[in-house]
Amino acid sequence: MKVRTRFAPSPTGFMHIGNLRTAIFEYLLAKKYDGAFLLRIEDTDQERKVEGAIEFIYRTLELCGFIIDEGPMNEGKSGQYIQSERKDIYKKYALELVEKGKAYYCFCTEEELGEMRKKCELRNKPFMYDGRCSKLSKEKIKEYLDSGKPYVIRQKMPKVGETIVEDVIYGKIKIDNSILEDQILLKSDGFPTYNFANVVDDHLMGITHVIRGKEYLDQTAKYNLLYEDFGWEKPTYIHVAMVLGEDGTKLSKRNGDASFMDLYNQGFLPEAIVNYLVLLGWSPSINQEVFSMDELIKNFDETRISKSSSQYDVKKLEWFNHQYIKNMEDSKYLKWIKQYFTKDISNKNQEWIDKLLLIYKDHLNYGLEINDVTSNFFVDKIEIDKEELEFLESDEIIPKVIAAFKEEVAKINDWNVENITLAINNVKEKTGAKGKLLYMPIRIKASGFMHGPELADTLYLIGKDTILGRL
RNA sequence: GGCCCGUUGGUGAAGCGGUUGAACACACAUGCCUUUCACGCAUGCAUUCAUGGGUUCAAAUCCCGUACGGGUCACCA
Repeated sequence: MKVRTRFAPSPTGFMHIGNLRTAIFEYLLAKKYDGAFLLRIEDTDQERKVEGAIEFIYRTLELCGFIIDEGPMNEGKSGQYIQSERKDIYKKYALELVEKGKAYYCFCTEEELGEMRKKCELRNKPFMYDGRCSKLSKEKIKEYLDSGKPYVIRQKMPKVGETIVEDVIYGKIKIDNSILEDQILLKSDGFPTYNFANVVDDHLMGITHVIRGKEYLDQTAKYNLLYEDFGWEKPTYIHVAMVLGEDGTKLSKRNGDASFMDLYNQGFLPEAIVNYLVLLGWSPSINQEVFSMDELIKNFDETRISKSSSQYDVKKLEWFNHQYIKNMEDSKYLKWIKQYFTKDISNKNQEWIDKLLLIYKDHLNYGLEINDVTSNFFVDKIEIDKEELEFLESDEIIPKVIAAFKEEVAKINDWNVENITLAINNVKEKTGAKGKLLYMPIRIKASGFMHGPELADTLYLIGKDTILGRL
């Protein structure tokens, strides 16, 4: 049977890196077996829907280099891929279960349920629906239905025994049936619950492997029961542990934890993000870290996904990004970095800009960094910070170096890198300063920074007049 | 609270009972290179695998208990 996986986000307009990582696993698994990767939008909660979220999801997946074989914008044989458009389907299947005696109408109102909950709380017992509506007579049900009383459809759970969940990562898990509530399948607004829609759609869409967060592990018992009630074949389950934020706690929008778009907007390359994320909670059998998409597909092995959660670490992401930036073609790099370059360049020529951007290519961790790192190329006055000042005052030869350099620069007629190098050499001859004492004063006074690319290149781009002014 | 899952360094992790003196990578530190910093390169960084017991000639690796962490118990997904 052909492998089919699916990414099934709800359209909230936000995708944190944990979600993305699940999508990556799903994609790689499908492609590794030459199968199909589908996108399904789970918007059964009408209140949480966000406008434009579907386009956003498409854009994200496309940026990451995923090919969506079937989805809302390229529908395949499974019909619609947005759950709100499949409303009738769920009802049909829910009714089928009622017919089979595996589910029942429940007419209990929110208030009644609230009552029951309260009673349980008073006795310090966890609330669980007692299934009273399953005992309703046929006549009563008909009467309620005819009168238009709102209802939900609940799944009838076994009260005894246990249900086994089989998972690729966690093995066999036993769940005691007595803790399973008669869960709602169809809500009173006619929409299915997540759990129900998920099972129906996964079956109808021929999903063979379900990869999802570990938080669904316990719930899988309910899923299995549903599959059994329908007489459908269960998919292979692969539950993956969570991705934690940098502080070791759960990722959340609130904490400003990284979403894919945040990272992208900061100038992290999608390839680098994907590469980094795939190694969070998964490791290849070979000793390699930087992978192209094709290599990932080839090497992906779902059995090597780890059981424990892992912590997000920007530093390592930055390292990956740095690798990818360094390896870019110059022309591609220039095009890319200009998206993040926000300095006022109206009075600079294109060649100068390109040179400037290029000397920083091997130094960047992410795109937006280009602005900080080149800031002193765009100001008249540079600020010398404490550390730099301390250095400048650390040796009496330093003022002499600066003075000598000023003289040398003034003498240069043809402003180019060779002559600048020569000037530096002359300063060395004159003052006897060398190494750090020679270079650092010049770098600090001229560029305002202690670090940076090749000094002569940097000076060349700063320009003769500006340097003279700063000295 | 019941149930389920997890625990190798600051981080990602390899390891699947003996050839592991616990790979590799990030971070960090030091050194080399470049007459500077950075880039790059090299070296160092867990006497120990949460903890206590057990099985075994041999355990990070198997078993049990304890601690800690997380998840889950909705007309949310």
